[in-house]
Amino acid sequence: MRVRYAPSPTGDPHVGNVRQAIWSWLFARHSGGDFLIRLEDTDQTRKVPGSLERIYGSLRWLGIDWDEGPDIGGPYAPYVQSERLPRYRVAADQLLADGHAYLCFCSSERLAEMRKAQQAAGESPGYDGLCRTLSVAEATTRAAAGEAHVVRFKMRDDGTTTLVDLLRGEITVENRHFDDFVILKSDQFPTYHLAHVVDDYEMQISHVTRGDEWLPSAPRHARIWDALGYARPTFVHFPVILGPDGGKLSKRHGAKSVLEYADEGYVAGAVFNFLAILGWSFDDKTELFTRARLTEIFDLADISVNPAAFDTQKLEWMNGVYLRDMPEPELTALFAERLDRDLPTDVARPLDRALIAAFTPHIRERVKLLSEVAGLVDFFFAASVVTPGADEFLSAKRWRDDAAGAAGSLRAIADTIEALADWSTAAIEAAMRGTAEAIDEKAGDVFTLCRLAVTGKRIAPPLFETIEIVGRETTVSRLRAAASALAPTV
RNA sequence: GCCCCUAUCGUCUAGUGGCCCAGGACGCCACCCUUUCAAGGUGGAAACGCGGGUUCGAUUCCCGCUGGGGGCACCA
Repeated sequence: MRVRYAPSPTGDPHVGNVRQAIWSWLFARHSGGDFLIRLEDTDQTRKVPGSLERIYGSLRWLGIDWDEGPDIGGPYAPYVQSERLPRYRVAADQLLADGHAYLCFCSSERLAEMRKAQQAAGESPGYDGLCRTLSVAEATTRAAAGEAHVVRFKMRDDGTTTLVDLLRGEITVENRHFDDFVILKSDQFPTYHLAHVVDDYEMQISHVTRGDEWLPSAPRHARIWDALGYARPTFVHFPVILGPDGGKLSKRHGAKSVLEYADEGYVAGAVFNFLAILGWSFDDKTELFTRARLTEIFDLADISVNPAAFDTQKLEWMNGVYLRDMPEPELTALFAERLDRDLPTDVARPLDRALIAAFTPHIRERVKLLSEVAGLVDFFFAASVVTPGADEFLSAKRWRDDAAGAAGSLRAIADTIEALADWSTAAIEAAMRGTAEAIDEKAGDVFTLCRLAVTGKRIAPPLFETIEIVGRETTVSRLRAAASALAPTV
């Protein structure tokens, strides 16, 4: 088995594209076959600088490796189409010599007018075959004289073309629905149609995997393989991915590149897992798989052919699962790296690694995205928290009309904490509960005030653990500061 | 307009003629746990697009319609 991922350098690969790479890679690795990268850059006008590096980066991030490619070469080098021009020329000449193709001198102006007329008449657009009637002698003469021309493949006739797609079975179409399409452009570059056939053949690709959008033109490719005398490969057309709304995947709705997902705090394992099972399933219940496991069980035949909508919520859930299941040291490292990036600059660097390790177990199941971490734990780092306004403290029913009572409770807890002998989560909890009882308040009501005072947040990691990590001194001062803000006089 | 692909809960899917008054997951709702929020546990609502066939019997096979997606470039 030899499979290739053949991106065009037109920007960052989006998720649909990447899923194709994942499936192709999984298929190759499953069968012990080769996986290679080939750059399809025959359109000189659409090149985007840096694309190739971004493509490599996306693949590497996901843990996809390749056996041959532009960067590492291989037995069929070069792996960049713009460096393989002579090969396409040879193939085109062979097609010309065998009568499967002809030179076309029609100008783009004539082509445009023709199309316009066809559409006005309600006909389907397509080349009318004018130059097909030219004698070989005349065509050769005009070309030799330097007249601009393209090479067209003789596709249109009375017959039918049948091909087999691995996922859909046999597909037969009538050739009259096709026109004679261009295989070699006037700039001497091949079109995709010719280039990929020549390359996939020469590179011994066994399974031509690609997006669904190629299905309608697959008959063209089948005809070229035949005309060139090549044995056809197995065609596999992958479904597209739809946006969350079921419409086309667009930049608006998360048609993001995987690199952007990395940026937002998704981990590679989750993204790989999610994309692998989007439109593919192993059985009726399993959804969480490691890369290794997927490699073992992946089968192209289990892909469902209808387009799947990208479910961001499920991806988030899965990312949370990956984060929770990760070994703690690894998670701590991830948090540290992320916090270094996200925490405000006034927090001194390097960040206290021991501190991060201390709170990691308490926030790991509260985080779905790495990008959420900073907002959850910033108070551990700040010298003083931004104390919420009084209305924040008094929003609970118990304290609504009792700022003095709230301040008093805070002071009582501060006194308790200050005098606490044993500094442990259990001791802190016991003492705080005892204090609440002693001042005849409900524990929950008091804890809410403390949470606000110590973390500055309504939603935070568990209180007692948090206090233990924040430390006695800081806790007490934050408690007293909040109390003073609520009721200046004792 | 023409051509191709496709059709199970809101979403991703299992299902390959009877096991299905359709199973799992995300999401949603309720309850439990609980110092907040999560996580976790339990339970619940939620689907075979429509019409014809074929068959003793169709979610499963065939046809049509409708819906969805894609394609009709000297782009890939």
